[in-house]
Amino acid sequence: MEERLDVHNSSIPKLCRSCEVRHRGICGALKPEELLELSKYTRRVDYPAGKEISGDSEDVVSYSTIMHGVVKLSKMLEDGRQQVVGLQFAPDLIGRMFSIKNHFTAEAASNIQLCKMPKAALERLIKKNPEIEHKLLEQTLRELDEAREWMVTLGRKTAAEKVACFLYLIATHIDPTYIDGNLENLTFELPLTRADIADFLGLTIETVSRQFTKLRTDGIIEISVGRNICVPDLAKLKERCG
Amino acid sequence: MEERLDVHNSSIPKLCRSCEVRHRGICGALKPEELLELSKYTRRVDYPAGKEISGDSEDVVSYSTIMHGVVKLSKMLEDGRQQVVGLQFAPDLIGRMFSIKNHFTAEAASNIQLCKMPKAALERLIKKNPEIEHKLLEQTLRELDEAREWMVTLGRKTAAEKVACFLYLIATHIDPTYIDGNLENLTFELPLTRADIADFLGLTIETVSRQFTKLRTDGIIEISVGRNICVPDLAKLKERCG
DNA sequence: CGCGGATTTGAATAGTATCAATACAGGTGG
DNA sequence: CCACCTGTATTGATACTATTCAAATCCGCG
Repeated sequence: MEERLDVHNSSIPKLCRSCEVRHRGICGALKPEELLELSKYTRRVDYPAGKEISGDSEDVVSYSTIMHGVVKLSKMLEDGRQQVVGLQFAPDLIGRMFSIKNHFTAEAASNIQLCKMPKAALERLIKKNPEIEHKLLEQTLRELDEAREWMVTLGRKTAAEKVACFLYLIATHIDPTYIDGNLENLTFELPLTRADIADFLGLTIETVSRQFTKLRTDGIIEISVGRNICVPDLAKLKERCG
Repeated sequence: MEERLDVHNSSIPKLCRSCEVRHRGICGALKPEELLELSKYTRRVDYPAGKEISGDSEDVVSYSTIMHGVVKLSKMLEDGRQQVVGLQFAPDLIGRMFSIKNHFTAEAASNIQLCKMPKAALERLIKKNPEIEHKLLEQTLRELDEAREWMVTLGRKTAAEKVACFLYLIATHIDPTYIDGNLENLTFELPLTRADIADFLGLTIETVSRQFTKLRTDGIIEISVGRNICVPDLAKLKERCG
């Protein structure tokens, strides 16, 4: 299998050959010649934590595949109240397909790298290869499931449960030491500030902080310097999710 | 335009010819022969308010286009807490595409009629005509936008704002007298019980009831017998949405 | 070392939930 | 036709959770 792929490597663009997410993201649906075509227009871009990628109501000018790091989608009310409506991880595609304007603000939550392509380049490719649209539909359906799952957390869970849910989400999404059923001694760095976490959970930073403290004194998590978290027993954390 | 369509009507299945939502739902993407093919397997089904259409974690066996009425998607926690994660109106397609199992419970909120088709029938058609998948992607993206928009309401709005948002949502989605910019004297019947509304807003029925009373005494809405609501000035209601 | 942003902790308050009682509407049967 | 019953909605009194406001602590960094 690996070898067969290697046979064709000469036709895979140089930039893509080293791409870690190529087979999992939308590029996995591309034929070598399509990948070559698309790669003419793509470029890797780094964003430091906190930098805005695209603003609410701004025109959609490009799409990006997340190479690594966490992207935060949010929406702000006129009076400044803010809600994070989604977190995205590699290899998700960001940018609202088929819409002139964005409906949310996208921002780098951690330091990230994107593989950015012009809006027109991807849309042209989609018209030619419906397989891409299928991949996009599957990602969108998954995001919709996740959004609805999160609505349960926002609408019906207590502050303690919300914070546990959040930690569980992060633990199972970004940690390199987490593989499927591994439940012990997960360690990771939180990709979000307390303010971001509060905006994701519909709480205040004070409440989030208090719940972190409670989880620590209860022995569910260990907090070392900064945002480093250790979860000795993931099952115990899960129990707290309500 | 109308006449040109009529020319081809002979090839349009009898059941579909009278279908009000045909051009707006997924069927709008079908060629006459595909519509004929699909219509062999579809049937109209009525559900009374409150009846379950499909249960959480049950196998997906069919898809349905909503003909009329409101469908409620919800999820329940082990201890009985419930959250409504979406409302769907004609001509939405319900049923989780490409998944063995449902991730949510679907239930008739009002009396509804569905146009039901077996899972395999639609999936076969999708393989042949990618245009359908495009329609589905557009609906899914729209639902995702709406879900995220609602997350702002759930996470960051007060009880008063939540109830106003809900009424605004219903007023702009089900009322036949509402056309685009029409802002005056909208009347409609609430398709949900107070319990459903509470579960949609992440509140209790008592809080919902109190906020209804407040909106009534403030002159924003009029409540006649049962669930009949009149909104004299939609703009005033919108102001209350935060 | 000292500054500024991020986080934690504390005390008082506000907003919702909870519990309990009452009112209302629609349907049933005498 | 009315009394009754049931499910639904409203109203009231109290409890509790999370917010608000305020202050202290921690951390990285020039």
